[in-house]
Amino acid sequence: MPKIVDHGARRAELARAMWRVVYRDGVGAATVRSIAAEAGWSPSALRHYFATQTELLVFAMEHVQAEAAERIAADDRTGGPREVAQRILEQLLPLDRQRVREAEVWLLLAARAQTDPAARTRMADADDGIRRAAEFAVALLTGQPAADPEAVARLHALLDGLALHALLYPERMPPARARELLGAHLDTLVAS
Amino acid sequence: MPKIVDHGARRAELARAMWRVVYRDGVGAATVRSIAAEAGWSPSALRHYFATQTELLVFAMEHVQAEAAERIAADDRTGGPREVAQRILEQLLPLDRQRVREAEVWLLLAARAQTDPAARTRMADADDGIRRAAEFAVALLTGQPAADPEAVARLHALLDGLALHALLYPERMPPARARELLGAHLDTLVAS
DNA sequence: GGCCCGTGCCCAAGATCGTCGACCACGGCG
DNA sequence: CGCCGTGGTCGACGATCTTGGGCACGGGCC
Repeated sequence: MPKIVDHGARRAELARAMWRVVYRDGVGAATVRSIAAEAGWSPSALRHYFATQTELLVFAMEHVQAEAAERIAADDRTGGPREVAQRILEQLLPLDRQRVREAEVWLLLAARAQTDPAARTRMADADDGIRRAAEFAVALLTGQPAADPEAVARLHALLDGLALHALLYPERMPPARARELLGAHLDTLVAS
Repeated sequence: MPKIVDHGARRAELARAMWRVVYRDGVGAATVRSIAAEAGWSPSALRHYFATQTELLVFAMEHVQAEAAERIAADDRTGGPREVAQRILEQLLPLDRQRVREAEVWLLLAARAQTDPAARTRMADADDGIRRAAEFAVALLTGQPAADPEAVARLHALLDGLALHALLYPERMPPARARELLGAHLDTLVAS
């Protein structure tokens, strides 16, 4: 077996090239050809590591999700439950330019999930991660070991709704307003 | 000026053809060619009435938004504020197959709004309609003439989040659960 | 009644995209 | 040293939206 290439490393390299394109030119420029050019390969070379474009998008999203999970895990949990919960959940909102770009890819995958099973399963997995964060926050705020499923689901829907609004209508939902609304909702949880 | 054609009527006819395709085959089948075939025209004929595909999608979405507004206006407002608010807001959720299909188009336009200005302005207008409904519900439930903007924005985000979850994860967020979660949120509004 | 010309419509082509098949090069293994 | 599988490129295919050129029809004007 000649020309042994570390597929994992090559896939990560291609994912990095994709994010460079997305950060620079937006999600609309994330074509197979442009990403291949960014990475210095021919478009066909990508097929050795990602059979389809959706696979590349999915892999790249897994990477940023892992980063978000790492940011959350790295939180030092200082301050009251209210502050900790807010800091953690804010990691899941597109509050800066980079995370806006990432949310754009998230929205693209959401639209693609209508027809593409690979995108669908990936979205479901990301959904799990957000739900777990919401569970953690609800349990933390209410002081209960088992979070109320209804409160979790409502917080989860609010989070995705805020993310969607911040993405689609940034002038109506600037980062400060998204933070403020999230905080208001958390206040209702701690009060109950 | 020969061959006088009612452009408004022709546009409505094409929009109906698009919805037939979407209802039958899903949003993925809503190509210019398939819609033209459904309407019995050549793809080029569509350009006389819609310059781009996005224009057709936008026009078709305007139609279903007007229908939703009509359903809301036609509500007889019987029952307590809690029941009225729930009935009205449920009109904005994809709780049956037809509205799921419509929400699929909504999601497609949302993704397209990232790069297409026409889709962007259309989404902003639809956003206004939902916000007004949320305002109405909050004012009705709290008994205040002026709805608390923060409560409105939170309800608005929750609504779009529920719609997104019902669309992407129908097994996790079936219609009954979406109704239930909406109701739980409305309860918190009436209590305050 | 007959001729213009503008509207409506189609055909074909252009541009871009994702995907695929055929082909070449290299290099580890027998 | 030769085989063959892996890595890589090129070109093409099919689908898509969009566009330009051209044809036909028919209402308005003389």
